[in-house]
Amino acid sequence: MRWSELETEPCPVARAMSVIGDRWTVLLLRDALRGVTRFEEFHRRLGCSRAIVSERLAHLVERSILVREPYELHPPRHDYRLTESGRALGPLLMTMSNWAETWLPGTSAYRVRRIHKTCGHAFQPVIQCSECGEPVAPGDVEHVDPRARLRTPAQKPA
Amino acid sequence: MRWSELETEPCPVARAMSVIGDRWTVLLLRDALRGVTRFEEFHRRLGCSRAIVSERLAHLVERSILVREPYELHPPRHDYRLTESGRALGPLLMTMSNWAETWLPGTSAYRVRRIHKTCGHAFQPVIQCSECGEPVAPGDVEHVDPRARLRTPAQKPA
DNA sequence: AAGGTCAGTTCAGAAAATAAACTTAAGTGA
DNA sequence: TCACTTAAGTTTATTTTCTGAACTGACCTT
Repeated sequence: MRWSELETEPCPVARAMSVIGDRWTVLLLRDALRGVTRFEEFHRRLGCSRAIVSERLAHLVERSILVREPYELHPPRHDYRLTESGRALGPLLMTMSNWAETWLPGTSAYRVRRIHKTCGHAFQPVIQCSECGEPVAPGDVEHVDPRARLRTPAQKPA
Repeated sequence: MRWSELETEPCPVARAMSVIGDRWTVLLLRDALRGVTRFEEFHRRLGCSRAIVSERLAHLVERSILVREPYELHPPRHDYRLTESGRALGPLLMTMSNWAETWLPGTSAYRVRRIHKTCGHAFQPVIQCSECGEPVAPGDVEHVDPRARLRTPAQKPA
């Protein structure tokens, strides 16, 4: 199966991966969320080839995560700005960063401090249940796969 | 820059990507979090080559996201179980799924229902501030990069 | 006019991914 | 006993993608 074929999968995780399922894409988004908008700056921060930066930016523009807007006409220059759906990836990146800080060794030296503007404190993102408002621990979740009844081995047709 | 070199980056997002920065790895984790433990089942669900499944499972075992445990001796058979740090990726996958369901077209038909066991309701994950307990909207976060003072253009030394 | 910046494109070689076949060890059924 | 199936991989040949480095072109600074 090809990367591009993931787009047609019904599972939302697979579809998310078709958009952000690439290390360089995620690092681009990380920098975009920290305010980077220019090609050279993305390239400098990522340290990968210019071709990759160019290709991945185009990919994100195509998927409406970024928009490419001119900021200068002579010579033509553009910057890459997050759309609403792009900004909505902020909590995802935060959660990812938080996981790495908690579970991977060697991240303690580099802690991006996140300030919650409305309360003014440095904070950690906590996953909360939309229904009861309590924090959700990893073991507290049960998945009900909509396709499960079609193929769970436990199921025995009469 | 190579993928393996990301591991030595100080940024937690980059380090997280060195572990889970691959579409197949994330899909493996998705299925592991839904209870899959066997090679053949992972392969069947992912639809990618067996070599990839084999390599990615080994990668996750090496990084202590999964453990490989024998469940049968003749012939030797193993299953792959999530460690604590692996289970801790649940909220990340949930957040990713939720983003796709909200922002990508075509995911509405397939909605994995998540039940919060402690309250019994189907729920959406909401990112909450660890300090004030309020939900964090994408625009509510300010990043303070620990390296920022070394290179922010806005900064003017007296 | 030489050098620098910005935003890319092009290219050849290296690395990785792919599908399909093969392996090993056992169990199933006729 | 022979053929088929399950499980968990490995191997192989081909295709695709990535990489670093050079190149382009329009402008700006000194």
